[in-house]
Amino acid sequence: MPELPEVETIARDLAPRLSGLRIAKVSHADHPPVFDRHSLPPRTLLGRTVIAVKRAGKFVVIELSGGVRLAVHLRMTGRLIFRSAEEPRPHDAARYLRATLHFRGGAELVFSDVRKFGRLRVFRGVAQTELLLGVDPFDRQLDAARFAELTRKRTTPVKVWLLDQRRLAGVGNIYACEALYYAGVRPKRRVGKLTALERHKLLLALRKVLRKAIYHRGSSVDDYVDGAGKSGRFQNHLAVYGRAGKPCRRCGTPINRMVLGQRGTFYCPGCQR
DNA sequence: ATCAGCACCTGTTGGC
DNA sequence: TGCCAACAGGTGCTGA
Repeated sequence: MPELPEVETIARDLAPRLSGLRIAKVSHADHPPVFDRHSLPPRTLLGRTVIAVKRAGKFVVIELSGGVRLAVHLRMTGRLIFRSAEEPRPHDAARYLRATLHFRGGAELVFSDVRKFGRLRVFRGVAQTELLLGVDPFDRQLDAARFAELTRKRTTPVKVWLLDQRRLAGVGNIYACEALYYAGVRPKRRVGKLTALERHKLLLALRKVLRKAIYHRGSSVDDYVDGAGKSGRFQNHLAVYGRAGKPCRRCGTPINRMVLGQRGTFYCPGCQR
C-alpha cells in the first residue's frame, strides 16, 4: 500500500515522537517471521536510543544509538502506529499485531499488518546499500544525464522500469501511473526509447506528483494510515489510478486499464502517447 | 541477465 | 441476497 509519499509522511510523523526514546523490550510474531532472514537478532535493539527516523525508498528507517538501524517495510497493508505513555491502548490493538517496540517510560510503536507481508530488518551500515535501493527520485544526483544513463538500451516498459526499486527507489503503482499521465507518456513505451524531452517531462512529473502527495499526506485508497492512524487525502486528487472507465479530467476520454508487470495500470489514451 | 509467473496472506468488491 | 472469482498500494523466488 504505502509508496514514497505515505512512507515519508509516516517517517516525518514518527521522528519527533520517537527521538530520544529508549527501547526496553521487543515483542513479535513469528509465523510467518516478521524479522526478515537478513536481520540481526531482535535483541540487538534492546537498550538503544532512537536518534532519528528517516525514509529510504519505501522503508521507514529508525536510526538507533551504536550505529544500529531498524528498517520497516509495510508492503501492502502494514501500519506503524505510535502510542505515547499517556494514551490508552486501542481496543483492537491485538488484531493483526506483528511486532511492538516497548520504550522505557511506557510508550509503544506498534507494527500491525493484515496480510503479513511486511518485514523488519535490524542492520548496521548504510540503508541504501543494505536494502539494495536505487537512486531516490528527489536525489540531486538524478539529473537528465543520470536518468538517460539508467534507462539507456533498456527495453522494458517505462511503467515496469519505474517500479524497479534497484534502479529508482520509492515509486509504486499509484505514482508510476500518475507520473506517466502528467508526463503524457503511455505506460508500455520502452523506457530506452523515450526522447530526451519525454525523460525530462517524466522526471519533472514524478517529482511534482510525489511532492504534491506528500503535501496531502499520501493516498488512502484502502488501508493506508499515517503514524497517528489517520488517512491521507491525495486519493481525491488522483488523475488516472483507479479511474478506469471514467472520463479524463483534461480531455474527457475514458481512462483505460491494462495489466503491465502483473499490476493494474491506468492511463488516458487521449493524453498519453 | 532479464523477465514472466507465481507465491506469500487476508479482506473487499463486483458480477452473475 | 449469496457465492466466489478477481483484485488490492509490494517484493522475492524460480525457472525459462
